[in-house]
Amino acid sequence: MQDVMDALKALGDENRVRILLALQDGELCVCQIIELLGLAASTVSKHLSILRSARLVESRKDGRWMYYQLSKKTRFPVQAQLLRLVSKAVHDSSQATADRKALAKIRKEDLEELCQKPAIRNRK
Amino acid sequence: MQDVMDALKALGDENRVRILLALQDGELCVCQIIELLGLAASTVSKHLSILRSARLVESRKDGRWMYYQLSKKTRFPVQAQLLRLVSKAVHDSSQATADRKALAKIRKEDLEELCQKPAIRNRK
DNA sequence: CCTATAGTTCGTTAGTTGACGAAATATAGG
DNA sequence: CCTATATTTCGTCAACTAACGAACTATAGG
Repeated sequence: MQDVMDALKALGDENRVRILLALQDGELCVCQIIELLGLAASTVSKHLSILRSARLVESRKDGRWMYYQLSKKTRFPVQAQLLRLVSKAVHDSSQATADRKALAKIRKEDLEELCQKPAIRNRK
Repeated sequence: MQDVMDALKALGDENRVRILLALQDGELCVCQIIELLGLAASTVSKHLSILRSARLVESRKDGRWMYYQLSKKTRFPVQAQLLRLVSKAVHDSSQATADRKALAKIRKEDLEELCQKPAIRNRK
């Protein structure tokens, strides 16, 4: 039961759900997620660690960057099914729609440039 | 998105999930739920109100007693699907198994007697 | 009416959570 | 090595949550 509860608790935060939705189109670097959510790096990192503990995402390191992706359906079927259901249910919400649009733009940007760009809240 | 988040937040508490699982076999009176969880009446009442706000349960009053049941699938399909998935995933857990056993006993007891029986924690 | 009972609401408290910035860690590239 | 950068860890704070008991509301049944 605990594994399911961990997943449910992880899904109980809107920012974490937004991260998961964003990852549905493929892996993202942490700085891309920071840009999407407009939160402090430390906050985003914490969310990602919660998602990883809940086995909803996996990560890989590549040089300076850390990439996160949804965990493999076959290894964690319950978590994957939960996400699929949630994803369907919120697909047409204004938040999900806006995020998809913002994300398309972010994915096109150069990673070097994007990472150096301070997140919205930190801009002066 | 808010309706889905409300349901996910409601599902993020183990006692609330236990209530929902218990209701899968049919409606229950509040005092039966109190007996199952062994929590204070006010705590259980609060959990039920959260589940109702999240549209996971519905209630009806009958005399002195208040009955709760799962909300109709047809009216709240997302909530129902979430619950079905969670239910399947935790079905064989020790907690779910123990609760089924305890509930079978509770359902057999006389409501008049059961309601007057103080919950475990309040017994002296 | 009056009392007992079922359930909800309220106020309080301890523990958790999400946010931040600062400090620590790790890597790339001079 | 040294520096810049990407991410995580740590410490802190305000807000939220789950728990409780006490007070309140509503109903059943004398």
